[in-house]
Amino acid sequence: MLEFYDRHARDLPWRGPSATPWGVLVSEVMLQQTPVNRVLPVWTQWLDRWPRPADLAAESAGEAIRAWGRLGYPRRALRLHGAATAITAVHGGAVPATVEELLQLPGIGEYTARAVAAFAFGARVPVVDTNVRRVLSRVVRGVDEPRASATAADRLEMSAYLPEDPATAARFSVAVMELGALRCTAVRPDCERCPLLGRCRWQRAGSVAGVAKRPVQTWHGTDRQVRGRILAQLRAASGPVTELDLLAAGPPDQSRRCLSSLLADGLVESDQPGWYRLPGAPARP
DNA sequence: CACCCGTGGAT
DNA sequence: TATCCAAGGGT
Repeated sequence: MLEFYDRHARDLPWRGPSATPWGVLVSEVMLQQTPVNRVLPVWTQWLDRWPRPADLAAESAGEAIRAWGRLGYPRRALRLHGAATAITAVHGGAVPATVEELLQLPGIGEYTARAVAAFAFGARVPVVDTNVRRVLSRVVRGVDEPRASATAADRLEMSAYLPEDPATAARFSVAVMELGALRCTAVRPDCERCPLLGRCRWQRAGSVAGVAKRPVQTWHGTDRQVRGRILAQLRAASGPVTELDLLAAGPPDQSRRCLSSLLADGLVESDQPGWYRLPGAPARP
């Protein structure tokens, strides 16, 4: 795995010695459910504008949401701003190094806490994401049916494979993730060029494709779509937007419901009755 | 555990 | 065109 990583890993800016813990943390949050190629330009601009947590904490949350662009799941931007604020207030501006402390930050869960601890600080902790789950399922269990979400059992299983040296263990973890991203992919895996081909239980079992996953929520007409339209309007506007404009995002009842939920989530604020803006944005002249 | 939360490219 | 999928987290 280490040789595979040395020879085939992608050259990503948040990897390597020049990346700061803050840069690693930002990358991990952006990469939650979002492809690498879409994250790359936003990550670069983000770190250029806010090179330290305190730089982001000094801005309004609305600026973070606007800079988030079209990465999706904009609550991540709000939470990343919250994490920067907590890092500044509680940790003196330095990203904490332990899983326990990282888990206290908003938007940092079981996966991201370990990813930051391992990749930014060289901690010897198991890092289990969707790629690792898929590799474990196929190579170790011999079936194409990864568990729906990472469990403590998955982390315990990965712990058994971690090299003793912490820095090497971290490199092993990112190597498994890279294998899942480049070879052991969900669709059309490239088994012919997989370094684990000779020891893969799934391969020996005939590479039987897993059963269809549970149906995903339909997209057209959902609240997520309408919320996305409302937020897109607010991102594009330099100042407040009228309720009338925002409610054009969908059917009246649904639009009102979505606007309310966005307010409840803290992604939108009401400037004055009938006017809305991203949180903390400059008031309407 | 079930459900919700965006976006856009690939097939 | 419809479906799947991409380094999950919070409630």
